[in-house]
Amino acid sequence: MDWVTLLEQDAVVAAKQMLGWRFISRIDGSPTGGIIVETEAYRGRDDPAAHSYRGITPRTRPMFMRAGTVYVYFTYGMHHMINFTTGAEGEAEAVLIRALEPTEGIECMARRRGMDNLRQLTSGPGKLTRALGITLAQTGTTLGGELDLLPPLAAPSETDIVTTTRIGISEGRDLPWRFYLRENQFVSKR
DNA sequence: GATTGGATCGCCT
DNA sequence: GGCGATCCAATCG
Repeated sequence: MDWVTLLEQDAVVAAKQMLGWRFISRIDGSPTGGIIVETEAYRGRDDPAAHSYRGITPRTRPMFMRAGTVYVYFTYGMHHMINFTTGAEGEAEAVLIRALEPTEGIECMARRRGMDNLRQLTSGPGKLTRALGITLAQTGTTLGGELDLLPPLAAPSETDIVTTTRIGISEGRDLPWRFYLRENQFVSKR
């Protein structure tokens, strides 16, 4: 399966199936990245927690573009968050990448993070964007270039996947749209 | 034009 | 477990 097929699905389906895929950045030359171990789905019209819920704005425009578009936003005055648009164009759904298991360019990521504890390198949405060099410069771009998504080397089994509620939101807090790999040391929070 | 609060993290206690 | 950092974008007047 390629990322187009993965991401043209509903955000909830894509978020779950994205576990095990590898996310690679080539920003500033040397590749950095790892295995996706935690995701959250954000839908458009029926999800009050989604940035696209209240319609199109200059910030949220990438969410309304075709599947595989990168949506980056800045929050808490210091953190970048990265999402990939899913579903049909205009549905404005996306998957937030919340944690990676580091595999590629670990030294480079440690340098960007200013620390070398492997477990803390990319175990959170703000941490991983910093480790991979992602900023608002990447919002609106398409996968397959500087940022890329590669199929799993070994797909996780159904029993390895934990389904739970999303973190840090108020409206829509009961929806079971967060997914992570059971027992994985790089998940942001159990 | 000003205000307000956010899909967080790391350090301090 | 609590809080400060730090700034953008949405909302309101």
